[in-house]
Amino acid sequence: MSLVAPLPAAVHPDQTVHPDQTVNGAVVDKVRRVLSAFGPDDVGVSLAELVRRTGLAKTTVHRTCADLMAWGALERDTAGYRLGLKLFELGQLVPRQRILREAALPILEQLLFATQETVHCAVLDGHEVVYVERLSTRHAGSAPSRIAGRADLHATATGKVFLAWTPALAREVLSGPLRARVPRTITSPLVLRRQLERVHAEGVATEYEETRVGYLSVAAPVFGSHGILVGAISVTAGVRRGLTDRLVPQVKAAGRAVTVALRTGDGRQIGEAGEVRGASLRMSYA
Amino acid sequence: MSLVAPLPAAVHPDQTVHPDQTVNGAVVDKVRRVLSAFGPDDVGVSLAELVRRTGLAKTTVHRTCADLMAWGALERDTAGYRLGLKLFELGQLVPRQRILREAALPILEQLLFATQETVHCAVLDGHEVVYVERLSTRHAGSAPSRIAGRADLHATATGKVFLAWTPALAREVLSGPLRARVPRTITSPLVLRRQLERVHAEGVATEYEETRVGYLSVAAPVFGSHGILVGAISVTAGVRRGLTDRLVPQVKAAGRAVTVALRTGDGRQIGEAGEVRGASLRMSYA
DNA sequence: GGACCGGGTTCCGGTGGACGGAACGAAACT
DNA sequence: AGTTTCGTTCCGTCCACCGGAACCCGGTCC
Repeated sequence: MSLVAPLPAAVHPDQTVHPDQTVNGAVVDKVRRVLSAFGPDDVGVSLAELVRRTGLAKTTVHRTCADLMAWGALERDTAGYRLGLKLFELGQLVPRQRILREAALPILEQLLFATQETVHCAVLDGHEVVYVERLSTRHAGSAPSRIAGRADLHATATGKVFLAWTPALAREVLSGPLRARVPRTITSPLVLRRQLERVHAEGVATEYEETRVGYLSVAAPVFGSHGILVGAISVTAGVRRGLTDRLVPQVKAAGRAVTVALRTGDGRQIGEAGEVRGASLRMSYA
Repeated sequence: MSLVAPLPAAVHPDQTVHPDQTVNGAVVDKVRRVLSAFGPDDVGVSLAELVRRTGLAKTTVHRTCADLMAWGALERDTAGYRLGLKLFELGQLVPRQRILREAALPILEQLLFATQETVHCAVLDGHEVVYVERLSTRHAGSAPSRIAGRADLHATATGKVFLAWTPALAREVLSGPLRARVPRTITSPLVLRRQLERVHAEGVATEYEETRVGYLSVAAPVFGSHGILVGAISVTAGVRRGLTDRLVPQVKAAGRAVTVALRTGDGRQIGEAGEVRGASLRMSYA
């Protein structure tokens, strides 16, 4: 049986239905469909709208929503249904994001302060990166990514990190089609493969207008207690001369700092390279 | 009929048992039980352990977990089951937390920088506050609260805010028992009621060693676009002479700033009172 | 006014799938 | 070797999910 997700499943459609084939238990599949019907900008969704989005019978949606409300996974007011706080609480318990986030946050804040650009940390899920945290100054502007958003592996600096340190994954992705999001996105498996070798050798990945026109980013790996890759951190900024070269050492150092913080169970991490020190965050820069 | 848990059995080794009610759909209830069986520190839970915590039949848990894994709500490795990234993604979409958090974050960062103490923002759920965000300097230390943690209304400054602006809620809580978490927690309905009137009049709530010995906090309300209370922000710090008086104006101003930010659809908010300005966060303090 | 429409809710009979006891394979102790 | 614990599969019973139909309520159009 394939444990690989069948398909991203087209979330938050405006009109489309999920013709997804369900290998699930019938009932949890209905729960999944209902919850997945909510998009990032929905604040109140009517029952009828949910019926449309899920493709389920009206009665079924009605009953399922009632059950979910009794649990707190769904809430309701005059505007319609919305996702409930219980889901937020559950989401905060998810180990993959929690562990990385807790260890990375102080260092990300320093990185933000030092670079004044948008910083991320992300984990791998399937064939995509999922952004776990995102900090930015107000004027850094035009967010390329939501906080729990997803992005392609081959078109982001963060994604290249995962590819470079996970040969099996790289094999899979390289054998598939590399969709071009923007003109400069790398679509050649050969070019990408060579670049991944460099990334692995140099300990840092870069991307120049390959994700979004006018922006570049630099990413570094974060390793867990057993030396396995658990995530990546990155800085994204508008393109400027020599900016990548300036960012590379900072991001590399920050990545190492997070790795150390993970080992020492969060808490006080001493910047091994010196550029980024983990004492009292921005105090040292004042 | 009575399949509603003959006996929930013991849950959570260290934590309390689910005080669960619910005449849910049978299956949704099982999903709920399984997911709720994970605690804040669990990283890998075995099937047998889940059986123990949920009180469900082994086969049922096995099947339910398989369904949840196919969805991504659960993951698994050699260590056992853990909550999956899909739940994190869902949780980030929850409107109540997302809207407040996005508007409050920049102001919370300024508040953190200005006070160098732990700052929170929180929303109301049932008869408890739920912390939506928490920022702190490293040395502020000893976190009194997790990021999605819950706390009593009558024993926290944040909670007093919700009570002071929600008469119906105050009536309910005041008519019930006021559990004393620490010696100074207010347990007298009369004392609390008078205090809530002052809170409402002054636009700010305080708490002095009523939540945790050695700590005080100050909280201010945040109002949504229709003038309804949507959340609160607060600062928590170790007790010091005159600290409360210093914090009060800052927290009040920050609360107003978040309210304004909510109205103007996040983005650029101009501190109406002047103390807290929302330009480029810490730049102005450098 | 009446007809119509689109949302939300309740009712109820048929049936598909959830349920869980039992048995099996595989490790980890003793 | 025996014993315990964990994970998995199988299968007959039966019940709770399913969804069509009908109903209620507010709008809107003619």
